[in-house]
Amino acid sequence: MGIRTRRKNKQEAETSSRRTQVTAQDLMDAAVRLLGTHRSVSTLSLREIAREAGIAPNSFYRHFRDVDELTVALIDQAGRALRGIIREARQRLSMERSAIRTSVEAFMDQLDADEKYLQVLLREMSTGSDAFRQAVERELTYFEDELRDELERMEKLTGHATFEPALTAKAITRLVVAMGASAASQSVDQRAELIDQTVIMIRMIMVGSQAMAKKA
Amino acid sequence: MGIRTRRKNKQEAETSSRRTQVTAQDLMDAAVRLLGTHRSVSTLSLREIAREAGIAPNSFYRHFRDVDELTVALIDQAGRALRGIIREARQRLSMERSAIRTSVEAFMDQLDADEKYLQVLLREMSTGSDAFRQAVERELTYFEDELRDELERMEKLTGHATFEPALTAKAITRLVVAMGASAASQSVDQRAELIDQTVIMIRMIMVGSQAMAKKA
DNA sequence: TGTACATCAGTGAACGCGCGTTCACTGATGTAC
DNA sequence: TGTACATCAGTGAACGCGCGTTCACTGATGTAC
Repeated sequence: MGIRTRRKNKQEAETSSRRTQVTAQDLMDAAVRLLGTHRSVSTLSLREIAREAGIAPNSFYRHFRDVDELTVALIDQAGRALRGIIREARQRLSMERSAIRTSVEAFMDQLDADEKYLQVLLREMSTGSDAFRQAVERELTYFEDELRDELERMEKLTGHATFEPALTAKAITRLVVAMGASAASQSVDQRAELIDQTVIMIRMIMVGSQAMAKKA
Repeated sequence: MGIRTRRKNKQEAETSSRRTQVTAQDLMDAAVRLLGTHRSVSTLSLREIAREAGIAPNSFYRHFRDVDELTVALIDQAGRALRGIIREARQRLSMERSAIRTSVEAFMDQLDADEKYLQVLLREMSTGSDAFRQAVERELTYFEDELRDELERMEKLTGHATFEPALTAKAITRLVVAMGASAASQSVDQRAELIDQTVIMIRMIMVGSQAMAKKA
């Protein structure tokens, strides 16, 4: 009992210090582990998270006021991951062809990343509290803005005009997110097909957008 | 106490019989009322639903084995509503122009219907149990199949070929659902703009699909 | 028409459980002298 | 270099609460005779 058995639920000792030092990040990781593929944060109990992290329930309060505060931190990380995808996509964009496929693959890869924050974001989008959903909406808007900038840049480079770039960016973003949510519960094989489908869908949107720009 | 006060939580007496007769449907309605715009079914307690319906907790078992069974029934109703939208859209389709707008409006109107089953479906899509998500996926597939049939019918009528009708139907369905989920939490004004956006997005997909059919 | 009876949607009390939160505490680490 | 002390991430025990579920029950309705 006591300090010795506290590590029971943890896979490894992570610091060389004598005391168990559980960080806020450790608690967030524990929460994500518990969420798995389809629970939403509101179904997690404080005691459950503490148990998974290997600390006593009341120790949770050293790091967060309550589970809601932890959730906000999770969404924040998800947004950062999302923006990382765009940034990475841009770099690859200038180097090779098939920017669409590369970007979609980057997005889907994030679903399997060690920290599954993207999945958290996808779920809180529909069931979170008002505050959570506003946070998610904000992150998606960032994503859309960056994509719109990218579309406008391409427009100048290639000469292909885009019809309503902001709307085109929004359509693509929402579609990718929807397909990502659907991919989250699938095997790698099924996901490969889903990526192919998503790439074609995006192409439809872009071709359509360019065709409508010519007519208008 | 007893039979007299049991109606406390119910807005109205609904049968002329002397006994309070709460139906399975009454329980489902109570659950939907409690869900509001953004709770998911898994956060509802049996006692909470019974309370809202105006019966004792144990009376719940007369109608459903547990809350999961009630949820399946809810998703079933949502699917029926979804298919109703398609059917209605088809009828209007033969009579007037702007089939896309009419269909999108019909879909969005369902969000506000007295029985908000569509909202339930949108939420269980991302956070429900495996069984729930399979049920939702099945309903969406029905929707996509009907839409694909419709696209193929239009193809013959108008002579405009569609590139990969099944994929086009899927893209449109997923996009509409995503926009609908986003619309669920918005005011009527905001929703009007969202409908406009959705209509243009669908047009992009269809124009793109037709353009790609010509090239292929 | 009356009486006896089966049905079955409802009842309240009770159970054990996991929950969030509060309390006074402990004891290793780092710092001041 | 040693000693005293503040800090603060951790502790276990306890609380009241709402939960799902089980129990033996009640009493209006509809039916058989």
